[in-house]
Amino acid sequence: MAEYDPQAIEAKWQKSWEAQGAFHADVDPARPEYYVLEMLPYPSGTLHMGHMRNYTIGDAVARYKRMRGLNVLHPIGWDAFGLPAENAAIQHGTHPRVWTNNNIAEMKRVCRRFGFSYDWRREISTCEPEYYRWNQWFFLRMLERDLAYRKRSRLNWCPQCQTVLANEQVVDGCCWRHEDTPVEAKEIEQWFLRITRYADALLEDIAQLEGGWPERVLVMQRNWIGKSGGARVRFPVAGSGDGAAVEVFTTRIDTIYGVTALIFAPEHPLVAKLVAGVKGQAAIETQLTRLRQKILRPAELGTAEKEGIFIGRFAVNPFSGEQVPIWVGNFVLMEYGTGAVMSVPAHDQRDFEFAQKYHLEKPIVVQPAAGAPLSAATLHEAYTEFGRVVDSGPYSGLPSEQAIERMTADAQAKGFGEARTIYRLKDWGISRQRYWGTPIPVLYCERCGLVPVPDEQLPVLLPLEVKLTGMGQSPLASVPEFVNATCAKCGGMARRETDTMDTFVDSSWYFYRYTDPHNSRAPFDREPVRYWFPIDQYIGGIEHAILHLIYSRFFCKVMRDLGLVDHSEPVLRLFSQGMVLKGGAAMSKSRGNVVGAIEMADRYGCDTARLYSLFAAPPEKDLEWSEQGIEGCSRFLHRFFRIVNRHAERLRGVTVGNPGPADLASATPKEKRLMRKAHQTLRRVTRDFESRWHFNTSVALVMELVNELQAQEPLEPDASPAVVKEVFELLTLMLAPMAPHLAEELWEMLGHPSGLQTAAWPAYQPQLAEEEHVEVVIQINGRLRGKILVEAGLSEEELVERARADPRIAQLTAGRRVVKTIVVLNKLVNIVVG
RNA sequence: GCGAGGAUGGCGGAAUGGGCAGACGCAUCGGCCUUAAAAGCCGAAGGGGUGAAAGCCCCGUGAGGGUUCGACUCCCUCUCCUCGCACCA
Repeated sequence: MAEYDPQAIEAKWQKSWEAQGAFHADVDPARPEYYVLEMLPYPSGTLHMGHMRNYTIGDAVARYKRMRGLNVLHPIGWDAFGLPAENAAIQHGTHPRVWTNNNIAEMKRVCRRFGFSYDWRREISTCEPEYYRWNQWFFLRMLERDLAYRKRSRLNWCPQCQTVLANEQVVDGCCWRHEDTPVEAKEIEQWFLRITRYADALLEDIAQLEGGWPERVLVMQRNWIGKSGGARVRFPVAGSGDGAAVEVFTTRIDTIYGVTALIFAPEHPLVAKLVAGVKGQAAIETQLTRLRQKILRPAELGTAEKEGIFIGRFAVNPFSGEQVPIWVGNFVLMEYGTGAVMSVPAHDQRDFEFAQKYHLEKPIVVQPAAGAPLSAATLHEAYTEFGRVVDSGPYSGLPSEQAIERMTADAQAKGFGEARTIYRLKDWGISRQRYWGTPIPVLYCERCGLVPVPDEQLPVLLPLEVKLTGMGQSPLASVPEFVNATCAKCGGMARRETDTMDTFVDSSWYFYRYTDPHNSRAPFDREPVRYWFPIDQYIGGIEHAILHLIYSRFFCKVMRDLGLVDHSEPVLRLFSQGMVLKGGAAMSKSRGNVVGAIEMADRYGCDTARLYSLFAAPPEKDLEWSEQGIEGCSRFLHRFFRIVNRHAERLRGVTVGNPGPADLASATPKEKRLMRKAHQTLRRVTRDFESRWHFNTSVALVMELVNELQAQEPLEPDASPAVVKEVFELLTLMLAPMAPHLAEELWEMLGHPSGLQTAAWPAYQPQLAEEEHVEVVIQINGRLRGKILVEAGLSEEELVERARADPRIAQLTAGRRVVKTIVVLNKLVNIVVG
């Protein structure tokens, strides 16, 4: 072959790998395993270089680990259920299944074109009954354990579409399809998974992930779980005979003597009861109605005006006995805490502002531990720090921490409060009024009520004949053959649940299925999971930092408690790769800045596209795609091919021994230079793969070595064929994880008939990397003043002597007093003069 | 406001158990090859000063200070950027 022809080479080796089953991995207890996985892709149809970068990183690691002798599991599959398929179906009249399968076919083609080393026997697609039946199975197990339950709850509703929207479809408080139509809250009965039961476990086990996961992901998860410790306190309503009380949650019970109001969320059920019979009831109710329309949506929190109204009732502060007015405020969240708060203007900034607006008092009950005491008259913002409690009856004088402890204990002893921990994390609403998802396997029987579908009736098949309008009720509700069913208990008439599951359920456990993808008796067997799990390296975008990555942690813990797995965390190490940008923005069809994967493979070859993905930036950083940049990588691979090609013929029969220090002693200067440089490169590239994952520097190092080879041309006659071949082989092996097709080709050209699949990552030999001579920098007062080339390993004294002997240094130091001399062996001499 | 990360040539980025700042690549310029171009190959190049040139000197890693013989690297203060969280009681 005369020139590097990526298209031909890539097709040739892909065929060969396929025929060999080169990337098939099976359980083998005798061998150590390595499970590397890229996040389950959604088959949207197009694959651009943003996707390919992700897979290239995973593939480089998979191939490297294989060369290190590990049994590597590297699977792929498709997150095949979901809304885009349904929308495409409505728009184009294609069935979601057809649309999805076409996309999968196309994406497979691209993945194969890039030669990713997947074990295709393990491919899964979540929209197939063989897969989603296990979603249903898990759901039933959760139902048995009260981890799945039904509840009315507020959802996002678009009045134009006449349908419920997922949170992801709400953009700035409006429907994604009707940007001027604010989403309304609508109460709907739906299914939840009780992830909050695992809130503490999810939080505590983050400690296990420390070091293996990016810190920012852990921070996001901690925030999301939002644990907060405090107390619940009941304020009895004044003049109510029935023992009614306003219950609040507070993290600062130490400020309770400073309470000036209790404020309810507008939709709190107690409000109507309390308003009944008060003076001016009609006027208050009118105001309440108005206020309820101003319940703040998440997008408005923080910016919108806070409003409140006094409802004409008082409650009694159980600590001080004082009467406290009861208000309703549009900023109090029904979903958090108890749906009511105690307002302490002096020690909470929000309460402070509320008190300003409505002219409430701001009694100070905590003073700073040091410094000038605060006075209510001059307070211009809330004092929210801990300090010393004052004007608080028997607690006066205590530090906040102690006051919190004692007041909580006393509240408990006297029966009007107790310590409480609450979480921001809410249960996971999984019902979707959509077609293209897993049917929720329950029946509603007139006689028996809610009846789970028995295991032996799984899967509850998603009917393929269905009319999709994108409007109103769940599409499945309009399929009588689906809806009408027989009660599994009494045999009578029953209605099937017509909602489908959130697709995040599918992706919460898929990586277990890869270990046993064709199991028809269970989601997976214990043995393969025990061998392969936990995942050694998971790779994906930061956008899943909380959703997918918290759901799958939750699933893992449920599976552990079901006795299915014996670990608590599914993923040991998480890597979050940067985006690929074009023109400073993420690639998207609508922006028209997509760099197609196939297009790049056709123009340059996939090895070049891969190499550039690894070279242009460290993998965790965003990468700006540059046409000239990828050309540079193309030039490099061509150059490397040519140089090997020039010598391959002659080298084919040459045997490379296992060169050692002895060989170096008898080597020519050119040979020494090449061997040293090659082993120095190997040392650093190995380090990059083992720890830092800075593939950009690995590529740079390989380029440097090729430049060195080129600089040494002609290689003959001063370098023996064995040495040249050794260097070529090292280069080829180092390049193999990054540009695998070219590496295979060169490996073959160098006379290896068995292919790279059986080749091992070369062992770095420190002796071969050692330099005989080193350049030592000479500084005077820390400033560079000269360089000398000396034998490696000179002592401090010798180095100083050589440095002072340098004519220029001698001249510069002549007549000056040497205060001291600092020596870094093999590197530097710094002469400090007075 | 809280939290995490970041700021290095014209550009992407190298170099941190403190020790030659700018590896590698892109773009640029010059040369070789060619009738010419492309490709390829060789070479130059942070900014400024001085010099015919080799060279030499000064400045330089967001800003200011500190520690040190020596700071992109460590410490303090500040500015800006990116991301996440945020009436969370």
